[in-house]
Amino acid sequence: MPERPTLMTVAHAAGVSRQTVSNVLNAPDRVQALTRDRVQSVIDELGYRPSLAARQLRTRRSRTLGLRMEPERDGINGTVLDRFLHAVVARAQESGYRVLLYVADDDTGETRTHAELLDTAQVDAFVLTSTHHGDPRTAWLTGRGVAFSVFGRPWGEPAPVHAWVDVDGAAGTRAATEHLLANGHRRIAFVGWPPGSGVGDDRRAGWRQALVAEGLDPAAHDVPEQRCPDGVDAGEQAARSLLSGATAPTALVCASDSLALGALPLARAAGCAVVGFDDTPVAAAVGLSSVRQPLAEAARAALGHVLDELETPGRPPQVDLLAPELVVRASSSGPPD
Amino acid sequence: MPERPTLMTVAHAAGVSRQTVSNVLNAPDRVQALTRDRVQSVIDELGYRPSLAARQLRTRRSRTLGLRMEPERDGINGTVLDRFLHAVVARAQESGYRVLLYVADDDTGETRTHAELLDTAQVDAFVLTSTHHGDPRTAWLTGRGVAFSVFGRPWGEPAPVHAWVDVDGAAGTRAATEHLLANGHRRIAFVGWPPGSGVGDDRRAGWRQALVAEGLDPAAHDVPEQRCPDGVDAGEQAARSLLSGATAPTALVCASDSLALGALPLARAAGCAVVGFDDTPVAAAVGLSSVRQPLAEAARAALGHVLDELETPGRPPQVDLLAPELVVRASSSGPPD
DNA sequence: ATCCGGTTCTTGAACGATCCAACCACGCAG
DNA sequence: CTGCGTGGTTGGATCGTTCAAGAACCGGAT
Repeated sequence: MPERPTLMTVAHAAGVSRQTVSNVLNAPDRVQALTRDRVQSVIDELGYRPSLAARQLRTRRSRTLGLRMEPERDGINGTVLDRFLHAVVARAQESGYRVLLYVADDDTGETRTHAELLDTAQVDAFVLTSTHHGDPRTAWLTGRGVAFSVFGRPWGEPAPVHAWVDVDGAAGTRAATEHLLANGHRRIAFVGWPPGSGVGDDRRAGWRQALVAEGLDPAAHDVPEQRCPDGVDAGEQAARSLLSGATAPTALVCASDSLALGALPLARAAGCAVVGFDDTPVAAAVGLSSVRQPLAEAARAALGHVLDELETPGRPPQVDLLAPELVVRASSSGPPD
Repeated sequence: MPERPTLMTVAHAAGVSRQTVSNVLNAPDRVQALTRDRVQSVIDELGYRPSLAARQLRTRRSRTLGLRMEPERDGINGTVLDRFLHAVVARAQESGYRVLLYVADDDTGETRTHAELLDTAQVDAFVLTSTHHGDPRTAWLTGRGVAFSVFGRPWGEPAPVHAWVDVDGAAGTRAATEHLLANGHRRIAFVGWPPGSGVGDDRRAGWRQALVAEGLDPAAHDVPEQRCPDGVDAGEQAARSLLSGATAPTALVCASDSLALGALPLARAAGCAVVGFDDTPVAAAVGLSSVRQPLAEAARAALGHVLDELETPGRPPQVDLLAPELVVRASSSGPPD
């Protein structure tokens, strides 16, 4: 079992000093081409790799990002964050960064973990998810001058200033609604979450916009909506309530795949079209039309923000709003009965 | 912005030497109670936290575990690994360990990443998932003397010797089959994967055992089976094929929720019971009976193996085989038609 | 011969923790 | 009074890297 080579080992074998070897790796232009090649070949031969611990101790940079694993919720919409996580890890790896995970029960716990990870110098920056009104985490990080980007817009007034990337939910539900209108539907209901959640209100807005643009009045009685907590059961109840009326809708736009999945059996039986949101694997499995978020692009953007900020601190925070894509499947491909 | 306190800062403020402060943290029994309390209060007051980079440089321990993020497959069964990942992170955090993620396209790529993570001293150990016949990863790690545990049995002959934890798949399908037998079913078919996958063969074995124990002959024509690749579409085709026969089965035991989900619509229409495997969120959403894997316990076990091995190297590898639990839902609660 | 600006490389000193051996005071037996 | 073991504490060395400053070299102008 050979000893792990260090800078000194390489330096000695190549007949140069430590620092020169270090320069070959970190500032190649400071070393003569001839020397550089010689050192490099010794590095390759010995299989030398710099100790990140030592480097980190000196530079105070760990080339590691912190990311929170959310407690799984209903497990359907939860897959969105898992796919985002996967994309972030892949992107980070391409740029020579690693991703360190942690779990936290709430915002306070997460901030406590942030403090610990920073104090012990384990991470350089964070990628946050699932922001909400009055989110205390972003303020804390901004106050400490930590680089971070958020997957999710800063909701609330005045909007906190920081880097973020988000998907235009309103554009998604608007596209879904326009697609249903194009298929001949006129009574298109919305199944969403109670008012107050930024994401939910945003998705509802897109549905309204499309109806108004078509000259329909969402406030009128013939274009109803249901607001309920997220979940499959809630979706089923909402569908039951909507479809039982005399002037039942012929199509449902849902704020999530969970809601849509719950509504689907009843809607199918009634010949009512359904569109979900998030394009989770389940949607593909059961033939549910859904709005797909470009998660790989979102990960790329968030990572870009963070790495740029680390490289040139103090630059104005970047923001990105990405367009989602409607995926049409059997659940919404026909005209109204 | 105050400077981060170090051991020296604390030592000076408490009127003792560096080493005493270090002992308070790492070997409290070597320090007089009075001194210990005084130092501890200074630590709390200054908010001191040891630099992990420095500690790691000296001790060659990072208190970090490596874990691979699998490329998402069909996204239904994929949630199993995500839930396992979450449980591992939570458990590790309780023990003062962190989890570092990486992605790899194949076994070779993963081994390359293992080498890099070890050479740069970023992780102490690994938790692997999804072992298969002739897996090269475990042999490599064993050869380098690296601590690791695997979620999944070592398949193949002779079985590689290392720590692992797995869920008894045969027990799961056996329980599912017995449950169907108890409900009066006699023609119970199996929908599984092609022979050769350890996990798939194991799950099939449980189904056979239960039938044989009841005096039924799985080889006879009236108890058929279908072997097909995993996926929702494949499940639907398998169900179509099975249910079209003259002596169609009254119940299906499936090797995965994906297969079960595909089979479910046709089976429902034919009054045929269905049981899936993995108890993914989708199963709960659509009322599909399924076999639940105790993922939190599996994570706890895998972590226990790894931490024990790190603490006392050379101990014989531990193994755990956990019992799954059948979750009965609407898809299998009735007697045969 | 002397000086000089510029490149190329080397040397000493950190970074912040732990390991090691020496040190000290103390009580106790010879 | 001396010698000795012991629990508690101390300073020095060390892990492997990067930063800051200085040394060696070289061609050209004075």
